[in-house]
Amino acid sequence: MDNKFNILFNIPSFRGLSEDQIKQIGRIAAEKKYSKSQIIFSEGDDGNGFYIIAKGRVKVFKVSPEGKEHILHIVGPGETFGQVAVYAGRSFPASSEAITKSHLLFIPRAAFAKLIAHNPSLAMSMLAVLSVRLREFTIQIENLSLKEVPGRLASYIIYLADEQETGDHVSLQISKGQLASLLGTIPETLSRIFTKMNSQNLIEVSGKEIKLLDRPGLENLAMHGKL
Amino acid sequence: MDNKFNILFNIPSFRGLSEDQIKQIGRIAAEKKYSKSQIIFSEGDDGNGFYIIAKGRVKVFKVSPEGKEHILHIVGPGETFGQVAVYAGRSFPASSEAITKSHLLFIPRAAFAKLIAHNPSLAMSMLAVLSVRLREFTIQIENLSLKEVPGRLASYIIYLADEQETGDHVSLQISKGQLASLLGTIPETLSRIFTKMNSQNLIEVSGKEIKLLDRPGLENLAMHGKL
DNA sequence: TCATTTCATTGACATAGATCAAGAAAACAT
DNA sequence: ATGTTTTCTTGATCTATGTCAATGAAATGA
Repeated sequence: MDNKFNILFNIPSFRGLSEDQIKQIGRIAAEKKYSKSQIIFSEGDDGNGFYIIAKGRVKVFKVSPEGKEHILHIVGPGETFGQVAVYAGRSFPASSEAITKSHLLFIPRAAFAKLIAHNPSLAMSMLAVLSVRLREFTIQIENLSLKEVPGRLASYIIYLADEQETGDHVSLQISKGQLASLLGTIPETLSRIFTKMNSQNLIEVSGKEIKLLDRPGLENLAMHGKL
Repeated sequence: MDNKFNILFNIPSFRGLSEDQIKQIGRIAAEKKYSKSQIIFSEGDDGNGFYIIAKGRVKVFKVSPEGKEHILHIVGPGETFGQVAVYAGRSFPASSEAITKSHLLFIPRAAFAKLIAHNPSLAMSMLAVLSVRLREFTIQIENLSLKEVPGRLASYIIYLADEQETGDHVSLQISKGQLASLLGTIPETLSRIFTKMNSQNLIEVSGKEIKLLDRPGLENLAMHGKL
Protein backbone atom coordinates (compact mmCIF):
# COMPACT_ATOMS: atom_id res chain seq x y z
CA MET A 1 0.00 0.00 0.00
CA ASP A 2 1.21 3.45 -0.91
CA ASN A 3 0.44 5.36 2.25
CA LYS A 4 2.30 8.18 3.93
CA PHE A 5 4.56 5.88 5.88
CA ASN A 6 5.79 3.94 2.92
CA ILE A 7 6.61 7.18 1.22
CA LEU A 8 8.48 8.57 4.19
CA PHE A 9 10.58 5.44 4.58
CA ASN A 10 12.05 6.08 1.18
CA ILE A 11 13.04 9.72 1.61
CA PRO A 12 16.82 10.06 1.48
CA SER A 13 16.89 12.85 4.05
CA PHE A 14 15.10 10.65 6.55
CA ARG A 15 17.49 7.76 6.13
CA GLY A 16 19.07 7.22 9.50
CA LEU A 17 15.91 7.90 11.45
CA SER A 18 14.33 5.20 13.52
CA GLU A 19 11.03 3.66 12.49
CA ASP A 20 9.44 5.42 15.39
CA GLN A 21 10.77 8.81 14.37
CA ILE A 22 9.48 8.35 10.86
CA LYS A 23 6.08 7.43 12.19
CA GLN A 24 6.12 10.65 14.20
CA ILE A 25 6.74 12.59 11.02
CA GLY A 26 3.99 10.64 9.33
CA ARG A 27 1.59 11.74 11.97
CA ILE A 28 2.22 15.43 11.33
CA ALA A 29 2.32 15.12 7.54
CA ALA A 30 -0.71 16.12 5.48
CA GLU A 31 -1.29 14.58 2.06
CA LYS A 32 -2.00 17.00 -0.77
CA LYS A 33 -2.67 16.46 -4.44
CA TYR A 34 -1.95 18.88 -7.24
CA SER A 35 -2.87 18.76 -10.88
CA LYS A 36 -0.53 19.71 -13.69
CA SER A 37 0.33 23.44 -13.77
CA GLN A 38 -1.19 24.05 -10.39
CA ILE A 39 0.63 26.57 -8.21
CA ILE A 40 1.77 25.14 -4.88
CA PHE A 41 3.00 28.34 -3.32
CA SER A 42 4.01 31.75 -4.56
CA GLU A 43 7.01 33.85 -3.71
CA GLY A 44 6.26 35.89 -0.63
CA ASP A 45 3.71 33.46 0.78
CA ASP A 46 4.08 32.62 4.43
CA GLY A 47 6.45 29.69 4.85
CA ASN A 48 4.46 27.72 7.36
CA GLY A 49 5.71 24.33 6.26
CA PHE A 50 7.65 22.41 3.65
CA TYR A 51 6.86 19.72 1.12
CA ILE A 52 7.99 16.21 0.25
CA ILE A 53 7.27 14.77 -3.16
CA ALA A 54 5.64 11.36 -3.11
CA LYS A 55 4.78 11.30 -6.80
CA GLY A 56 5.17 13.74 -9.64
CA ARG A 57 7.50 16.60 -10.44
CA VAL A 58 7.62 20.19 -9.30
CA LYS A 59 9.47 23.27 -10.48
CA VAL A 60 10.73 25.97 -8.15
CA PHE A 61 11.21 29.29 -9.91
CA LYS A 62 11.56 33.03 -9.75
CA VAL A 63 9.76 35.50 -11.97
CA SER A 64 11.26 38.81 -13.08
CA PRO A 65 9.14 41.97 -12.98
CA GLU A 66 8.77 41.68 -16.75
CA GLY A 67 7.30 38.21 -16.32
CA LYS A 68 10.35 36.25 -17.44
CA GLU A 69 10.69 33.05 -15.46
CA HIS A 70 13.86 31.35 -14.26
CA ILE A 71 13.66 27.81 -12.90
CA LEU A 72 15.86 27.26 -9.86
CA HIS A 73 15.35 23.52 -9.62
CA ILE A 74 13.21 20.64 -10.65
CA VAL A 75 12.28 18.40 -7.76
CA GLY A 76 11.23 14.77 -8.10
CA PRO A 77 9.96 11.91 -5.94
CA GLY A 78 11.68 11.59 -2.57
CA GLU A 79 12.95 15.13 -2.62
CA THR A 80 11.89 18.04 -0.46
CA PHE A 81 11.36 21.72 -1.19
CA GLY A 82 10.34 24.87 0.64
CA GLN A 83 12.48 24.20 3.73
CA VAL A 84 14.34 27.47 3.56
CA ALA A 85 11.35 29.49 4.68
CA VAL A 86 10.70 27.03 7.45
CA TYR A 87 14.01 27.23 9.28
CA ALA A 88 14.43 30.95 8.91
CA GLY A 89 10.77 31.48 9.74
CA ARG A 90 10.17 33.69 6.76
CA SER A 91 8.23 33.80 3.55
CA PHE A 92 9.06 31.65 0.53
CA PRO A 93 11.83 33.20 -1.57
CA ALA A 94 10.53 31.62 -4.78
CA SER A 95 7.39 30.10 -6.26
CA SER A 96 6.58 26.48 -7.04
CA GLU A 97 4.27 24.76 -9.46
CA ALA A 98 3.47 21.13 -10.26
CA ILE A 99 4.70 20.27 -13.75
CA THR A 100 2.89 16.91 -13.69
CA LYS A 101 0.05 15.63 -11.59
CA SER A 102 1.68 15.39 -8.18
CA HIS A 103 1.16 13.88 -4.82
CA LEU A 104 2.85 15.72 -1.97
CA LEU A 105 3.24 15.53 1.78
CA PHE A 106 3.08 18.79 3.64
CA ILE A 107 5.01 19.09 6.90
CA PRO A 108 3.85 21.99 9.09
CA ARG A 109 6.57 24.20 10.43
CA ALA A 110 5.74 24.20 14.12
CA ALA A 111 5.34 20.45 14.49
CA PHE A 112 8.58 19.83 12.59
CA ALA A 113 10.51 22.29 14.73
CA LYS A 114 9.40 20.40 17.81
CA LEU A 115 10.50 17.15 16.23
CA ILE A 116 13.93 18.51 15.41
CA ALA A 117 14.38 19.79 18.93
CA HIS A 118 14.17 16.21 20.17
CA ASN A 119 16.03 14.47 17.36
CA PRO A 120 19.57 15.66 16.79
CA SER A 121 20.08 13.09 14.06
CA LEU A 122 17.14 14.53 12.16
CA ALA A 123 18.66 17.99 12.54
CA MET A 124 21.97 16.73 11.19
CA SER A 125 20.34 15.12 8.23
CA MET A 126 18.40 18.29 7.42
CA LEU A 127 21.65 20.23 7.65
CA ALA A 128 23.15 17.82 5.17
CA VAL A 129 20.22 18.25 2.78
CA LEU A 130 20.52 22.02 2.90
CA SER A 131 24.26 21.77 2.37
CA VAL A 132 23.78 19.74 -0.75
CA ARG A 133 21.27 22.22 -2.08
CA LEU A 134 23.70 25.04 -1.29
CA ARG A 135 26.40 23.20 -3.17
CA GLU A 136 24.12 22.83 -6.17
CA PHE A 137 23.40 26.54 -6.09
CA THR A 138 27.12 27.22 -5.99
CA ILE A 139 27.48 25.23 -9.18
CA GLN A 140 24.54 27.02 -10.77
CA ILE A 141 26.00 30.42 -9.96
CA GLU A 142 29.34 29.30 -11.32
CA ASN A 143 27.70 28.07 -14.48
CA LEU A 144 25.67 31.22 -15.02
CA SER A 145 28.58 33.55 -14.64
CA LEU A 146 31.57 31.56 -15.78
CA LYS A 147 30.25 29.47 -18.64
CA GLU A 148 28.33 30.06 -21.80
CA VAL A 149 25.13 28.29 -22.62
CA PRO A 150 26.68 25.38 -24.57
CA GLY A 151 28.89 24.62 -21.59
CA ARG A 152 25.96 24.74 -19.21
CA LEU A 153 23.98 22.40 -21.41
CA ALA A 154 26.87 19.97 -21.67
CA SER A 155 27.24 20.03 -17.88
CA TYR A 156 23.58 19.34 -17.47
CA ILE A 157 23.55 16.43 -19.89
CA ILE A 158 26.51 14.86 -18.12
CA TYR A 159 24.83 15.44 -14.77
CA LEU A 160 21.70 13.71 -16.04
CA ALA A 161 23.65 10.80 -17.44
CA ASP A 162 25.37 10.28 -14.11
CA GLU A 163 22.15 10.58 -12.20
CA GLN A 164 20.07 8.33 -14.40
CA GLU A 165 22.87 5.77 -14.56
CA THR A 166 21.66 4.82 -17.96
CA GLY A 167 24.96 4.82 -19.77
CA ASP A 168 25.06 6.84 -22.94
CA HIS A 169 21.40 7.68 -23.08
CA VAL A 170 19.42 10.20 -21.07
CA SER A 171 15.86 11.34 -21.19
CA LEU A 172 14.76 14.83 -20.27
CA GLN A 173 11.85 14.74 -17.90
CA ILE A 174 11.01 18.33 -18.62
CA SER A 175 10.10 20.27 -21.73
CA LYS A 176 12.82 22.01 -23.69
CA GLY A 177 11.36 25.35 -22.76
CA GLN A 178 11.73 24.44 -19.11
CA LEU A 179 15.25 23.22 -19.69
CA ALA A 180 16.07 26.57 -21.27
CA SER A 181 14.75 28.35 -18.21
CA LEU A 182 16.75 26.08 -15.92
CA LEU A 183 19.92 26.89 -17.86
CA GLY A 184 19.19 30.61 -17.74
CA THR A 185 18.45 31.03 -21.43
CA ILE A 186 15.51 30.94 -23.86
CA PRO A 187 14.09 28.13 -26.02
CA GLU A 188 15.38 29.59 -29.30
CA THR A 189 18.96 29.65 -28.11
CA LEU A 190 18.70 26.17 -26.64
CA SER A 191 17.29 24.81 -29.85
CA ARG A 192 20.15 26.22 -31.90
CA ILE A 193 22.70 24.75 -29.55
CA PHE A 194 21.06 21.33 -29.73
CA THR A 195 21.26 21.54 -33.50
CA LYS A 196 24.92 22.50 -33.36
CA MET A 197 25.81 19.74 -30.92
CA ASN A 198 23.98 17.32 -33.17
CA SER A 199 25.92 18.37 -36.22
CA GLN A 200 29.19 17.98 -34.35
CA ASN A 201 28.23 14.47 -33.37
CA LEU A 202 28.35 15.16 -29.68
CA ILE A 203 24.79 14.02 -29.11
CA GLU A 204 21.77 12.77 -30.98
CA VAL A 205 18.48 14.32 -29.95
CA SER A 206 15.06 13.00 -30.73
CA GLY A 207 12.25 14.49 -28.74
CA LYS A 208 13.07 14.17 -25.08
CA GLU A 209 15.59 11.37 -25.68
CA ILE A 210 19.27 12.19 -26.00
CA LYS A 211 22.03 9.80 -26.97
CA LEU A 212 25.55 10.75 -25.88
CA LEU A 213 27.82 10.09 -28.83
CA ASP A 214 31.01 11.69 -27.56
CA ARG A 215 31.25 11.93 -23.83
CA PRO A 216 34.84 13.20 -23.71
CA GLY A 217 33.83 15.90 -26.16
CA LEU A 218 30.94 16.88 -23.93
CA GLU A 219 33.16 16.96 -20.88
CA ASN A 220 35.61 19.17 -22.67
CA LEU A 221 32.78 21.47 -23.68
CA ALA A 222 31.47 21.57 -20.11
CA MET A 223 34.91 22.53 -18.87
CA HIS A 224 36.17 24.95 -21.46
CA GLY A 225 32.99 26.26 -23.04
CA LYS A 226 33.12 27.08 -26.77
CA LEU A 227 31.22 24.93 -29.21
CA MET B 1 40.01 41.67 26.19
CA ASP B 2 39.61 40.32 22.73
CA ASN B 3 39.80 36.61 23.34
CA LYS B 4 37.93 33.74 21.68
CA PHE B 5 35.03 33.89 24.06
CA ASN B 6 34.29 37.55 23.57
CA ILE B 7 34.28 36.97 19.84
CA LEU B 8 31.96 33.99 20.06
CA PHE B 9 29.48 35.86 22.22
CA ASN B 10 28.91 38.29 19.41
CA ILE B 11 28.30 35.80 16.60
CA PRO B 12 24.71 36.13 15.36
CA SER B 13 24.38 32.42 14.66
CA PHE B 14 25.25 31.63 18.26
CA ARG B 15 22.68 34.00 19.67
CA GLY B 16 20.32 31.90 21.69
CA LEU B 17 22.99 29.61 23.06
CA SER B 18 23.70 29.52 26.73
CA GLU B 19 26.95 30.88 28.11
CA ASP B 20 28.00 27.37 28.82
CA GLN B 21 27.36 26.22 25.27
CA ILE B 22 29.40 29.08 23.89
CA LYS B 23 32.24 28.23 26.19
CA GLN B 24 32.12 24.68 24.86
CA ILE B 25 32.51 26.02 21.35
CA GLY B 26 35.31 28.26 22.52
CA ARG B 27 37.15 25.25 23.80
CA ILE B 28 37.16 23.54 20.43
CA ALA B 29 37.89 26.69 18.41
CA ALA B 30 41.41 27.32 17.15
CA GLU B 31 42.59 30.86 16.46
CA LYS B 32 44.22 31.48 13.12
CA LYS B 33 45.66 34.60 11.53
CA TYR B 34 45.92 35.34 7.83
CA SER B 35 47.63 38.12 5.99
CA LYS B 36 46.12 39.93 3.05
CA SER B 37 45.78 37.79 -0.09
CA GLN B 38 46.52 34.61 1.80
CA ILE B 39 44.53 31.57 0.70
CA ILE B 40 42.49 30.02 3.50
CA PHE B 41 41.31 26.95 1.64
CA SER B 42 40.99 25.89 -1.98
CA GLU B 43 38.15 24.27 -3.82
CA GLY B 44 38.40 20.53 -3.40
CA ASP B 45 40.25 20.67 -0.09
CA ASP B 46 38.93 18.42 2.61
CA GLY B 47 36.23 20.18 4.58
CA ASN B 48 37.33 19.22 8.04
CA GLY B 49 35.99 22.33 9.73
CA PHE B 50 34.52 25.76 9.23
CA TYR B 51 35.55 29.31 10.02
CA ILE B 52 34.24 32.28 11.95
CA ILE B 53 35.57 35.76 11.25
CA ALA B 54 36.72 37.66 14.30
CA LYS B 55 38.40 40.45 12.39
CA GLY B 56 38.98 41.15 8.72
CA ARG B 57 37.25 40.30 5.51
CA VAL B 58 37.30 37.17 3.37
CA LYS B 59 36.14 36.38 -0.16
CA VAL B 60 34.68 33.03 -1.17
CA PHE B 61 35.02 32.39 -4.88
CA LYS B 62 35.09 29.96 -7.78
CA VAL B 63 37.62 29.94 -10.58
CA SER B 64 36.81 28.93 -14.13
CA PRO B 65 39.16 26.62 -16.05
CA GLU B 66 40.42 29.68 -17.92
CA GLY B 67 41.31 31.34 -14.64
CA LYS B 68 38.42 33.78 -14.49
CA GLU B 69 37.26 34.28 -10.93
CA HIS B 70 33.73 34.77 -9.66
CA ILE B 71 33.19 35.89 -6.08
CA LEU B 72 30.28 34.14 -4.39
CA HIS B 73 30.30 36.21 -1.24
CA ILE B 74 32.28 38.55 0.89
CA VAL B 75 32.24 37.61 4.55
CA GLY B 76 32.90 40.00 7.41
CA PRO B 77 33.28 39.98 11.20
CA GLY B 78 30.81 37.76 13.01
CA GLU B 79 29.98 35.72 9.95
CA THR B 80 30.85 32.12 9.22
CA PHE B 81 31.96 30.36 6.05
CA GLY B 82 32.89 26.87 4.95
CA GLN B 83 30.03 25.12 6.74
CA VAL B 84 28.65 23.41 3.68
CA ALA B 85 31.50 20.96 3.46
CA VAL B 86 31.21 20.26 7.16
CA TYR B 87 27.63 19.09 7.29
CA ALA B 88 27.72 17.14 4.09
CA GLY B 89 31.12 15.73 5.02
CA ARG B 90 32.66 16.61 1.70
CA SER B 91 35.28 18.82 0.21
CA PHE B 92 34.94 22.59 -0.10
CA PRO B 93 32.93 23.56 -3.17
CA ALA B 94 34.75 26.90 -3.51
CA SER B 95 37.96 28.62 -2.48
CA SER B 96 38.51 31.37 0.07
CA GLU B 97 41.10 34.06 0.53
CA ALA B 98 41.62 36.86 3.03
CA ILE B 99 41.16 40.25 1.37
CA THR B 100 42.48 42.08 4.41
CA LYS B 101 44.60 40.95 7.33
CA SER B 102 42.19 38.62 9.13
CA HIS B 103 41.75 36.90 12.41
CA LEU B 104 39.65 33.74 12.24
CA LEU B 105 38.39 31.00 14.49
CA PHE B 106 38.51 27.49 13.10
CA ILE B 107 35.91 24.99 14.32
CA PRO B 108 36.87 21.38 13.61
CA ARG B 109 34.20 19.24 12.06
CA ALA B 110 34.14 16.30 14.43
CA ALA B 111 34.01 18.30 17.62
CA PHE B 112 31.27 20.50 16.25
CA ALA B 113 29.18 17.52 15.14
CA LYS B 114 29.34 16.18 18.67
CA LEU B 115 28.25 19.54 20.02
CA ILE B 116 25.28 19.69 17.68
CA ALA B 117 24.19 16.22 18.66
CA HIS B 118 23.70 17.46 22.20
CA ASN B 119 22.35 20.92 21.44
CA PRO B 120 19.22 20.99 19.33
CA SER B 121 19.01 24.76 19.63
CA LEU B 122 22.47 25.04 18.09
CA ALA B 123 21.32 22.81 15.24
CA MET B 124 18.29 24.99 14.67
CA SER B 125 20.35 28.12 14.59
CA MET B 126 22.80 26.58 12.11
CA LEU B 127 19.83 25.57 9.97
CA ALA B 128 18.67 29.17 10.06
CA VAL B 129 22.11 30.41 8.99
CA LEU B 130 22.21 28.01 6.06
CA SER B 131 18.69 29.02 5.08
CA VAL B 132 19.65 32.65 4.94
CA ARG B 133 22.66 31.85 2.82
CA LEU B 134 20.47 29.76 0.52
CA ARG B 135 18.08 32.67 0.22
CA GLU B 136 20.94 34.97 -0.72
CA PHE B 137 22.04 32.52 -3.40
CA THR B 138 18.50 32.45 -4.73
CA ILE B 139 18.68 36.20 -5.15
CA GLN B 140 22.11 35.97 -6.77
CA ILE B 141 20.90 33.40 -9.28
CA GLU B 142 17.87 35.52 -10.02
CA ASN B 143 20.05 38.56 -10.54
CA LEU B 144 22.50 36.77 -12.79
CA SER B 145 19.87 35.35 -15.09
CA LEU B 146 17.02 37.83 -14.90
CA LYS B 147 18.75 41.17 -14.70
CA GLU B 148 21.41 43.04 -16.57
CA VAL B 149 24.48 44.43 -14.92
CA PRO B 150 23.08 47.93 -14.21
CA GLY B 151 20.15 46.35 -12.39
CA ARG B 152 22.44 44.11 -10.38
CA LEU B 153 24.61 47.04 -9.40
CA ALA B 154 21.58 49.09 -8.36
CA SER B 155 20.33 46.16 -6.25
CA TYR B 156 23.69 45.87 -4.61
CA ILE B 157 23.94 49.55 -3.78
CA ILE B 158 20.48 49.50 -2.23
CA TYR B 159 21.38 46.38 -0.29
CA LEU B 160 24.50 48.07 1.04
CA ALA B 161 22.60 51.21 1.97
CA ASP B 162 20.10 49.16 3.94
CA GLU B 163 22.79 47.14 5.60
CA GLN B 164 25.06 49.99 6.53
CA GLU B 165 22.09 52.06 7.73
CA THR B 166 23.97 55.13 6.75
CA GLY B 167 21.19 56.91 4.92
CA ASP B 168 22.08 58.09 1.45
CA HIS B 169 25.73 57.26 1.60
CA VAL B 170 27.48 53.89 1.31
CA SER B 171 31.08 52.87 1.22
CA LEU B 172 32.34 49.84 -0.69
CA GLN B 173 34.58 47.74 1.49
CA ILE B 174 36.00 45.97 -1.51
CA SER B 175 37.82 47.02 -4.64
CA LYS B 176 35.86 47.75 -7.77
CA GLY B 177 37.41 44.77 -9.46
CA GLN B 178 36.10 42.59 -6.68
CA LEU B 179 32.72 44.20 -6.91
CA ALA B 180 32.68 43.43 -10.62
CA SER B 181 33.42 39.79 -9.88
CA LEU B 182 30.70 39.68 -7.25
CA LEU B 183 28.20 41.03 -9.77
CA GLY B 184 29.30 38.54 -12.40
CA THR B 185 30.96 41.01 -14.71
CA ILE B 186 34.35 42.64 -15.36
CA PRO B 187 35.90 45.90 -14.15
CA GLU B 188 35.62 47.65 -17.52
CA THR B 189 31.88 47.10 -17.73
CA LEU B 190 31.36 48.12 -14.12
CA SER B 191 33.33 51.30 -14.63
CA ARG B 192 31.24 52.30 -17.62
CA ILE B 193 28.03 51.73 -15.70
CA PHE B 194 29.26 53.82 -12.79
CA THR B 195 29.99 56.63 -15.21
CA LYS B 196 26.55 56.34 -16.73
CA MET B 197 24.79 56.28 -13.37
CA ASN B 198 26.79 59.33 -12.40
CA SER B 199 25.77 61.25 -15.48
CA GLN B 200 22.14 60.41 -14.86
CA ASN B 201 22.39 61.75 -11.33
CA LEU B 202 21.48 58.47 -9.72
CA ILE B 203 24.64 58.33 -7.64
CA GLU B 204 27.86 60.22 -7.09
CA VAL B 205 30.97 58.08 -6.89
CA SER B 206 34.31 59.11 -5.53
CA GLY B 207 36.71 56.31 -4.82
CA LYS B 208 35.02 53.79 -2.60
CA GLU B 209 32.40 56.28 -1.39
CA ILE B 210 29.02 56.45 -3.09
CA LYS B 211 26.31 59.01 -2.45
CA LEU B 212 22.76 57.97 -3.40
CA LEU B 213 21.19 60.93 -5.17
CA ASP B 214 18.01 59.30 -6.43
CA ARG B 215 16.92 56.28 -4.48
CA PRO B 216 13.56 55.83 -6.24
CA GLY B 217 15.43 55.88 -9.54
CA LEU B 218 17.82 53.23 -8.27
CA GLU B 219 14.96 51.08 -7.06
CA ASN B 220 13.29 51.36 -10.41
CA LEU B 221 16.53 50.37 -12.11
CA ALA B 222 16.95 47.40 -9.77
CA MET B 223 13.46 46.24 -10.63
CA HIS B 224 13.15 46.87 -14.32
CA GLY B 225 16.74 46.92 -15.53
CA LYS B 226 17.59 49.36 -18.33
CA LEU B 227 19.74 52.36 -17.62
C1' DT C 1 59.73 60.50 -1.16
C1' DC C 2 60.16 58.19 -5.20
C1' DA C 3 59.67 54.00 -7.77
C1' DT C 4 56.98 50.13 -8.72
C1' DT C 5 53.14 47.70 -8.88
C1' DT C 6 48.35 47.31 -8.77
C1' DC C 7 43.81 49.30 -9.89
C1' DA C 8 40.56 52.19 -12.59
C1' DT C 9 39.08 54.32 -16.65
C1' DT C 10 38.32 54.95 -21.62
C1' DG C 11 38.16 53.63 -26.58
C1' DA C 12 37.65 50.54 -30.64
C1' DC C 13 35.99 46.20 -31.77
C1' DA C 14 33.90 41.40 -31.72
C1' DT C 15 30.28 38.28 -30.47
C1' DA C 16 27.00 35.50 -27.72
C1' DG C 17 22.71 35.51 -27.19
C1' DA C 18 18.15 38.09 -26.77
C1' DT C 19 14.18 39.68 -29.42
C1' DC C 20 10.80 39.52 -33.07
C1' DA C 21 8.46 36.91 -36.41
C1' DA C 22 6.86 32.98 -38.90
C1' DG C 23 6.29 28.29 -39.91
C1' DA C 24 6.55 23.15 -38.52
C1' DA C 25 5.80 19.64 -35.37
C1' DA C 26 3.95 17.63 -31.42
C1' DA C 27 0.65 17.25 -27.73
C1' DC C 28 -3.95 17.59 -26.28
C1' DA C 29 -8.81 17.51 -26.11
C1' DT C 30 -13.24 16.92 -28.24
C1' DA D 1 -9.39 10.78 -35.90
C1' DT D 2 -9.19 15.80 -36.45
C1' DG D 3 -9.01 20.31 -35.21
C1' DT D 4 -6.89 23.32 -31.66
C1' DT D 5 -3.43 24.71 -28.77
C1' DT D 6 1.05 24.47 -27.21
C1' DT D 7 5.85 23.63 -28.03
C1' DC D 8 9.84 23.54 -31.11
C1' DT D 9 12.71 25.14 -34.79
C1' DT D 10 14.78 28.42 -37.97
C1' DG D 11 15.91 33.05 -39.84
C1' DA D 12 16.97 38.10 -39.57
C1' DT D 13 18.26 41.62 -36.63
C1' DC D 14 19.94 44.22 -32.47
C1' DT D 15 22.28 45.09 -28.20
C1' DA D 16 24.71 44.33 -23.95
C1' DT D 17 28.83 43.06 -22.59
C1' DG D 18 33.18 40.73 -23.20
C1' DT D 19 38.00 41.26 -25.20
C1' DC D 20 42.16 43.78 -26.30
C1' DA D 21 44.92 47.71 -25.68
C1' DA D 22 46.57 51.97 -23.79
C1' DT D 23 46.75 55.57 -20.33
C1' DG D 24 46.06 57.66 -15.94
C1' DA D 25 45.43 57.34 -10.87
C1' DA D 26 46.25 55.14 -6.41
C1' DA D 27 48.27 52.35 -3.36
C1' DT D 28 52.37 50.08 -1.69
C1' DG D 29 56.97 49.45 -0.10
C1' DA D 30 61.82 50.39 -0.01
